[in-house]
Amino acid sequence: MVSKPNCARAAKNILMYRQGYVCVIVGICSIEYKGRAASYADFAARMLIVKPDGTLLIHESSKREPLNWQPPGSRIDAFCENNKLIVISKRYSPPETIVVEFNSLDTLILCKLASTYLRVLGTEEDLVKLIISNPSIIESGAEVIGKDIPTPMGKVDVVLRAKDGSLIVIEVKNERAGISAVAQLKRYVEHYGSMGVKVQGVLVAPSLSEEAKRLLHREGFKFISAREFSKAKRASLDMFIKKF
Amino acid sequence: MVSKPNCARAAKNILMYRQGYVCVIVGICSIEYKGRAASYADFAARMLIVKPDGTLLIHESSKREPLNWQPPGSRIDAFCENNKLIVISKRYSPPETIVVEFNSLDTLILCKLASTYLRVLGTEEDLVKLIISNPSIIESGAEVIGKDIPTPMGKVDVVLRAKDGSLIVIEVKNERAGISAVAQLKRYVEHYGSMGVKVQGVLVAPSLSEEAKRLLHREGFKFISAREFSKAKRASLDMFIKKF
DNA sequence: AACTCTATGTCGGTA
DNA sequence: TACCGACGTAGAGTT
Repeated sequence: MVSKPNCARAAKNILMYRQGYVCVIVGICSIEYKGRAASYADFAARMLIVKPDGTLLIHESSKREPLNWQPPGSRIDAFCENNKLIVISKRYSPPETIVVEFNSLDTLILCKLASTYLRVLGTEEDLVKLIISNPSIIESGAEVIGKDIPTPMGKVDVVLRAKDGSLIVIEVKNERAGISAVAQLKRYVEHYGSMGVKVQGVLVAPSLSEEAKRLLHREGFKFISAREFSKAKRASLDMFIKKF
Repeated sequence: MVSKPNCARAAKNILMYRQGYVCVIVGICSIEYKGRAASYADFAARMLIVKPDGTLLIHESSKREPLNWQPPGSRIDAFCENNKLIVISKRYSPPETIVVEFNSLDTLILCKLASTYLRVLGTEEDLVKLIISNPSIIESGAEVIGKDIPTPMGKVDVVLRAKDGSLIVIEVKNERAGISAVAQLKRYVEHYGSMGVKVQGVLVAPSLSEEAKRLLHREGFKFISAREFSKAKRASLDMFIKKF
């Protein structure tokens, strides 16, 4: 939705942030900020953005960073005074205030935007694929034997063979791993161990609970942070290159 | 300037960033990013901002941070393909690419914004403390006489004694100084001058109105930019003094 | 809530 | 260009 710049309407539209709307205003404004630091910016053409979560951004014509801002959770008020639009954003802990005064309005947008803030970087399946496609991440020179290999205790996520012939049994989690994950890994390792093979246990997860860490250490298993993989993913991702 | 969403026009308007325009597009888009990391965001309502310096921002309805972005200096291309708007931003060192594909356009803004990126840090009290703790910033070898010194005209923010025995009267503002600030300084200077002492006037402020600048010059006072001044914490010194 | 660590950090400085 | 430090860092995860 786009509308003509009108002080009263602008104020009303800004307050619509409470109903889930994003409001954008382009106009000439001054900005006063006090809080962790303090600043004043004289009247000039700028763009103000108000988001439903209380975020306030003021952008100029350069830089990635806003000239001034207020983080999510701030409380915003907007009203007309002498036919000027005043926008005030307050935040507590730490106490911070921004006062924006528009003496001229140019453009006004009111819209609803997505709120995914979703970053697709790696499901458990992605991690498994990544290990399969490049087992050297786990151990240099290792070869893939297979994934989702059934055993009496359940399916082993990945099994590799190390250069020295020993097996590497890998349990993959895409959430913080607890002792159950380590116990599961332990069962797999013991299963293969009982067949008279030398076996290493590796747990891949974003993080590890304290108990899991202790158990892992006691069993002599290895932990690899899933974060390391998303880094490696950069190198192996070549899916979307387009012409310029 | 606001216009109806039209694929060809949108592409053309985005490219206006090379002529100093900021372009904002609200619509439904997908985003592919590959560079230092990698991500894909499925089609959803978002806001894209392109700045004259090559900055590209994609915002959703929450968070201060953009969902995806490209820093200043990136090269942006925009065109229509199958009636869909494609925006591509490339950057070298490090190599990074963003591909945004709009399958629906909602709003389009083209505007010119200020490029001050002025940041004034420090409260007035901070500035005073800074001067007190290191008066040499104002003049090499100067000594502190006191702060908030009462006079018949009001309290003088800081008074120093220069090496040659003359007084240095300092007026500190943490906002753009107008003639009133200079006039106040003038009164203080005249007050001490009437006591038969040699007096210098110094104004510390983030900026100065044109009239204030002229008056300051006429009176032979010094102006120190508060912005430059805050840098003095680690750098030195007299170079920051500007005389008009 | 406080603390720690990461980030496509960004940005400004200097060598 | 690369390295170094500061930032109103923001934001996520852990204690």
